[in-house]
Order: sequence, then C-alpha cells, then structure tokens
Amino acid sequence: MANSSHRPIRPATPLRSARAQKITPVPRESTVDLIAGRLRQAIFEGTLPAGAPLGEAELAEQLGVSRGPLREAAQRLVQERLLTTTRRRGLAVISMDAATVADVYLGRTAVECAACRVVLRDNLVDRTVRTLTRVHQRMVRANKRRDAHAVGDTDIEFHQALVDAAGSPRLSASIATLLIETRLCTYSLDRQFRVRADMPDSHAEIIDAIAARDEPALLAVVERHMAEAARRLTAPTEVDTISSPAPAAPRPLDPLELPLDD
Amino acid sequence: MANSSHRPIRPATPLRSARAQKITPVPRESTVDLIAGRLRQAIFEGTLPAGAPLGEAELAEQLGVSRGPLREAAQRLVQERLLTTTRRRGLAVISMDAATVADVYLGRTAVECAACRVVLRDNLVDRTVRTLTRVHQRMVRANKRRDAHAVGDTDIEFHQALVDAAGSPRLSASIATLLIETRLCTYSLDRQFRVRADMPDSHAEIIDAIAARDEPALLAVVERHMAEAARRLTAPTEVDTISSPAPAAPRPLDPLELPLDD
DNA sequence: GCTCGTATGTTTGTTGACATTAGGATCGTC
DNA sequence: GACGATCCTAATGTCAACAAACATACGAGC
Repeated sequence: MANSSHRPIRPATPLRSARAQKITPVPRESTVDLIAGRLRQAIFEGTLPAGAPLGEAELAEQLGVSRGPLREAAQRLVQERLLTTTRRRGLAVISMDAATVADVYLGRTAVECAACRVVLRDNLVDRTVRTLTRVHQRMVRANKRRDAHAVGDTDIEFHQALVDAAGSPRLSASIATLLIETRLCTYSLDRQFRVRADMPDSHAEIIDAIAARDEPALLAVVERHMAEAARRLTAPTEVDTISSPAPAAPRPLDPLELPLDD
Repeated sequence: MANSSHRPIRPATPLRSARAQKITPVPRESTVDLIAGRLRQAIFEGTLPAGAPLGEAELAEQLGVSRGPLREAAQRLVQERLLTTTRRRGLAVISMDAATVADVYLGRTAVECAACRVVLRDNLVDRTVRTLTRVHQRMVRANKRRDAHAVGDTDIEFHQALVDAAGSPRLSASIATLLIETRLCTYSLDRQFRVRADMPDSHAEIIDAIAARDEPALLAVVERHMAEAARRLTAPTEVDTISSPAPAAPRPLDPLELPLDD
C-alpha cells in the first residue's frame, strides 16, 4: 500500500474530455475489473515477478474469489500481453528479453509521439506542461531522496500523464499496458533498481520541448528518450547510476487481499 | 465462408522472424482463442452489427459452447474495446460515433506511421513493397469488378500487411484491433458500402512512397491517407463513389456454427 | 546404464446450477 | 387518467463439481 496512492495505471476515467457527464459516471466496477486491476497492480509492483507461473486455484484463493471470475480477468491480461497462457500449462507472467524490450519501446515511441503531436495540434500545451511539471517536481524530490521506487513511479506517471493529455482513450489504454511492461523490464533486467541521476533532466527536456511547440524537435527528444531507455535496459552495466539505499525489492508474494466491497 | 480465405486478422504466427523454430510451433489453439476469433470475425463481417446487445446464453448456444469459455472470450474482446459490458446489462458491440472514428484513425496513424518508419529503418523496403503490391493487385481487380466487399477486405489486408512487415508483435496486435474497428465504422457509418474508385490509387501512393525510401514523404502520405478516410466516414455524403451492385449487406444473424475441431 | 512405457498426481477446461439484480408489467391509488 | 409501487420474469454474476489432459516419476526391458 506504499505507492498505491497515485494510481497511474488505468484510471477510472481515462479521458477527461467527458467532463460534461451528469454526476456519477457509473462508479461501480465489475468484479472482473477489480481482479484484473489487482493483477495488473501485482505485476506492476513486482509481486508477481516476470516469468512466474501462476496456479489459478492458488491465485483465486488469495484473491478471495472463485476461479471463474479469475479466469475471465486473466483473459484480459492475456489480451494485454501481460500474461501468457499455454494449454494445460496454465498462466505465467510474460518474461522479458531483449526483443521484447525493443518491441515495448517501439510501441511506446509510437504512442507517445502520437500523443505529443495531438497535444501540439490541439493546442493543449499549457495544460499539459502544468500537469507534467507537477509530476516532474515529485520526481525531482524523489531523486533527491534517492528513493528509487518513487522515481520509477513518477517516471511511469509522467509518461501516462503525457499520453493522457492527448485525450485519446486508445492511446491511453495502449500506453498503460506498455508502461506496465516497462516496469516489468525494470524489475527483471535492472534488478539493482538504480536511480539514474539524470532522469529528472531527461524528462525536463521533454517538458521544455512541449512548451517550445516545435514538433520535430519534440519528436526527436521523445525518440532519443526512448532509445536511451531501451539501450540502458539491454546493456545492463552502467556507470553513472546511484544504487538505492532501501530499494524495496520485489516482495515474494504479498497476499493481494481483495476487498471487493469498497 | 466467402472471405475467410485470406484471414487478415491476427494470424497464428504474427511475426515470421521466428523461422528457426523446430518443426511445430504448437499450432493447436485454445478454445477461448477460437471463440474470440469467431467473435472478431462476426464483428468484422457485420454479422454482429455495431451497438447490438448480445445475450451470452444465446451466443453460447449458437457457438456450441458453454457460457464459461464464451465469457472468457468476451472479456478479451472487452479488453480490445470491441465489446462493452455493463453490470447486469450484458455485452454489446461497440457503437461508432464521430469521436470514436477520430480516435480509431488517430491510433491507426500512430501505429502505421511507426511501422513505416521501422520498415525504412531496418531496410525491409523490398520485401514490404513486394507483399503490398500483391495485395494491391487484388484490390485493383476487385475494384474493376465493382466488388465493394472484396475491395474493403483488401484494404484491411493491405494495412495489416503493412504493419506486419515491421515485425513488431505489439504493433501488429494493435492494428488488428483497430482494423476491425475500422471495418465496423464502414458498416455502421457507410452503409451503402460504396466502392471508391480512387482507393487503389491511394494505396499505390503508399507503396510508391515506401519504395522511394523518403521517410518524411512517406509519413505525410500515410497521414493524408488516414485523414481522408476519417473525413470520409464522418462526412457521409460523397459524390465520387460508385455504388456496389450486390453489396452483401450485413446479414441479420448468420449462425456462427463453430466447428471447434478442424 | 540408458531408454521407453506406464501409472499416478496435479492441473486446467468445461459444465451445470444457484443466487442476485435489473427491467418490465400489472395493479392500486391519487 | 396518470403516477407510483410492488411483484414477476429473465438475464447476468458466481460458484462448485466433474472430467480430461499433460507432466512427472518410477519401473521394466534392452
């Protein structure tokens, strides 16, 4: 429950262009939604490590639900490519390799560049810069604390907010899945959970490029951002990193304790 | 079974870079995969029209399966945004409106432009041009026959092949869903099922731009292609179109007759 | 000593039934 | 005559049990 306060992944209302809704946008979530959210959160937090095989009976008992809804939720994550299923072998969290990392960052580049272009085209620069600056300030503070987990959270949150700014439900949904995969890359390929000292600067470049309203320059900055991140994950040894003091390593199997009621 | 020979949607092996596999890449599909494929096909073919509410008991009986696997398959399509589910209201095919059309084409632009850039970057131009030319020749023949359905099929197949050429599983999966939504747009917003006489020319431009290896020009062509298609769908009345003689209108409810064995 | 076949165990895949809930229709009242 | 409340029906949401299939381990045969 340490970092479940901000919830960057798949908010209840992904686009805020539908502000003219009455009062309640049907807040009650389906049980399958809740289970799928919990599974995503568990993958995101590293509770379910990459490549781990999952017994659905055990998972269902931990979540306090039956196997039926659990299987339905699992099919959603299979569709998202966060889980894999093989006949009679059961479910497993996707395992990350170099090709997968490259593909994830290829998808991220496509989605985030498209979102940036929408932000410039639809004149959403001011609001986007304000939102991203707030996230960036939290990133700076987390970086000063040498809190690797918080830096990673703000990194994910930054890119989710960047795409959400475009107001496109499809782009937002795509980036949510891709960011969970990114986080999974971090857990499985960057185990030291190092804090890169230049991460705030790298994101400040993006904010500045958006504020400058120069589309080619912005796209170049975003592309370079992605290429460097992908290269950093595929080339594990790095020098200009700072190891985190208490990195909150992937806990073995935190029981998910699904409330299903609140 | 008229147009199930080409199967542009989600082939069994989306990337052919894994050619070095032993002999059998585990061809057997899961039952949920089969059901999900049938549902996608039904939406793609217009058997399940946009906005139609679906009773899962009736669907399960038509497919010859129980409600459990059907519900699991439906959750996959919900994740793909092809179906929607509301509590105690059941499933429904997504309904298309102008905002959705715009979002679909925004996503398509992002994915297809990214795929084009990969094709140029990884020097896949020759093979891609050959593949697309074959599809384009079929499109030309279908256009000469005034076969609106076949033209639409080759259109979808063209763009799927374009993205598949990049060899990215994520881009291919994304475009598959977006193309089904595109087809749904055609069914719900362009009911006349008109054959645009200039459609082959429009796609020839894309092939030529790929062959020219000029990235900015190629991206501009693709973007214009998408913008015109989106504009055409949102502005229903058009003049330079040719109505199809026997347009094979959306059949009311062709029983899906799932074999599950072949 | 190695390999193949068999038996067992654990898992998934599927099915049917039960409970819950929302929608609609009917009846009563104002 | 119209509005509202209540009952009924039909659908979904959930769960437990059955069966099939794969993987593993053990033993026999070469």
